[in-house]
Amino acid sequence: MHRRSQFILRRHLSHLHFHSGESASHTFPRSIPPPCSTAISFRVCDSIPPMATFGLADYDDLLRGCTRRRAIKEGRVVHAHMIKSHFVTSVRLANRLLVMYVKGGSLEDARQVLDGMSQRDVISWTAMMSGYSQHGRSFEALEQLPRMLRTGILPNEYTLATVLPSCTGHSGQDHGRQIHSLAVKSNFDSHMFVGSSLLDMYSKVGEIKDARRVFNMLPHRDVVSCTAIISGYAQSGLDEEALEVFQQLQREGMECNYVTFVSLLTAIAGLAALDFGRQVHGLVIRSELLFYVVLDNSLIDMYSKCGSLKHSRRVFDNMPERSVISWNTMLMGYGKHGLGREVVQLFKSMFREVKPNGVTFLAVLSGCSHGGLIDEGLDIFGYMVSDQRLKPEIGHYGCVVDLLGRAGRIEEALDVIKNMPYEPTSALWNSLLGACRLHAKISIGEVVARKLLDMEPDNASNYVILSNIYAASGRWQDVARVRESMKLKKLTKEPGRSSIQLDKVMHIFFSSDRSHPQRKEIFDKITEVCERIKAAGYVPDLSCVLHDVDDEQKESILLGHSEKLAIAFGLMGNACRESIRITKNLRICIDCHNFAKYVSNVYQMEISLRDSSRFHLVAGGTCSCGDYW
DNA sequence: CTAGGGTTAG
Repeated sequence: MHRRSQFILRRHLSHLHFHSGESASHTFPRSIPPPCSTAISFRVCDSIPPMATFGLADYDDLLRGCTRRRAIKEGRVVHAHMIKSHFVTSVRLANRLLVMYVKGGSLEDARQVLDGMSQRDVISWTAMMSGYSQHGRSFEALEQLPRMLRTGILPNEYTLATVLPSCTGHSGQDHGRQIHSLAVKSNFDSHMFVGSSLLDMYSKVGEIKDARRVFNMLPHRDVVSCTAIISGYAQSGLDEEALEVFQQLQREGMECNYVTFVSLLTAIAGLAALDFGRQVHGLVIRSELLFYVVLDNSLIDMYSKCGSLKHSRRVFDNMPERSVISWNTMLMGYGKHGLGREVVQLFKSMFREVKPNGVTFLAVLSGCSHGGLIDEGLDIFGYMVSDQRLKPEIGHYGCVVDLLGRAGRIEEALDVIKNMPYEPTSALWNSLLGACRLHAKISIGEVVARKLLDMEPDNASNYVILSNIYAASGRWQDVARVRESMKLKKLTKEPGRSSIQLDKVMHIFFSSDRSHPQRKEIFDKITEVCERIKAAGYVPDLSCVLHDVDDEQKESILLGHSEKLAIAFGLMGNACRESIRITKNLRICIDCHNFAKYVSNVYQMEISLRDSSRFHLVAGGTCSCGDYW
């Protein structure tokens, strides 16, 4: 009897078809069949013989199938049938329903099931938390925990691993620590899943040391916890540490999967460690993993951030399948290298494969701006708004301001800022300021710089800029005033840091660094370089120094900039290099940019310099950025 | 029936 009834219900369900216009399909992984259309109502149940009796096992079986296939519409039919036949469910079956709705993506239905339950167990609560958490509703996910505790139910390892990812944002750390103590009390803190969630929680709230402590305390380590600590370091910007942990774990015979490689590649991209990146790529190939779009995307990004667009493109071209992120990553790579034509060309060809999104336009617009394609960029912005019907975000307006500013159309840029539906950010004012500097718009520049100073009174570089503007118009009293107020605030800039990889070794220099073992030779080299390029016309731009010291000291401060140390180091030795690659954590200063251009000419050396905003490919006395960055 | 790590942009 049961078998038969089950068959009948199944047969009915198999008649439900999916309407091709249904939009819900994209929220489901491709391997799972799409859900039934909303056009199907519960009337289907009417055609099930009303006398058909289903047992607990039948419903259980049906619901399990619906959950696995994420077939929420079918699940609703089963649910309605249960109600119609006044079936009294057990907690276990109600949990099945709950999970079916959670996995199917309908929190409202899940909530209703939960509210209708006369008895709940730890699984019911945990399933609900999981639902909120997967929908990014962290607050509600967390809220369930004390409510559950008040009913006398204790969390298990599943519960803790489920709520921990919801400890984000401002109070995330407090909540996370409370849950940590709860985990200690209930002896779940050394559980593998709870441990890696705790580890991840600490790294995401910026407490990487605590994350490491949790990692060290784990009785066993597996791929996930190892990946979590590597990813934690990478996301905290501690790229060297990420690499170090990977190498150590590798020696201990750690198992790797594609997520491990993705996290590792993020760190390598941050360091611009091309040699190491190639080794890891080799490792990936040798490990004969299946194809993962995410992994190839990371490889594309790694190569482009390491300055090798050729390799990025090779990975991109060989992918059997690409996502919008693959395209965006490639576009971003071309953009950061100043290759505007390639950006536009690639953008035009992406439509046959994927639909562009907001990030795509960010990449294309900034690519046009860096590549000097002003009209193309403005056209594409118009296309984005009118044809693609995408609502521009503040970043898109920032790109437009950049485009107009670069073209010297400062007033139009100001109009855009005035009319956009967002409050301008400091980044936006900064880009306008760059334009004012380039086109010598002193009076607007002053207004903008003051605004910036109001918004970020603790950012040292804003004082530098304002003082430079005053200096350019000979207003020395104002210059003195700005310097005075800066001195009073005792502001410090983030130390400049440049690295250069030579013969597979990464050399790191801080500004005015005297710690390198070859500091004497480096200093001598800089002095020599300086003399030679001065003879070719180089004049140090002393306005880049803010300290109130005499000109001689200013020049010596300028010569201590980390990128100059790295360039000098790259010119040392007998090796006949034709090119060097340098990476800097901040934006390159005007004087160092100029210095690099002279060096490239006098020493016939190509310098590829990645700063915090883009690549500068300096050769033959000119730079690919066209002096706008 | 409930659980952990991941890619572009800022």
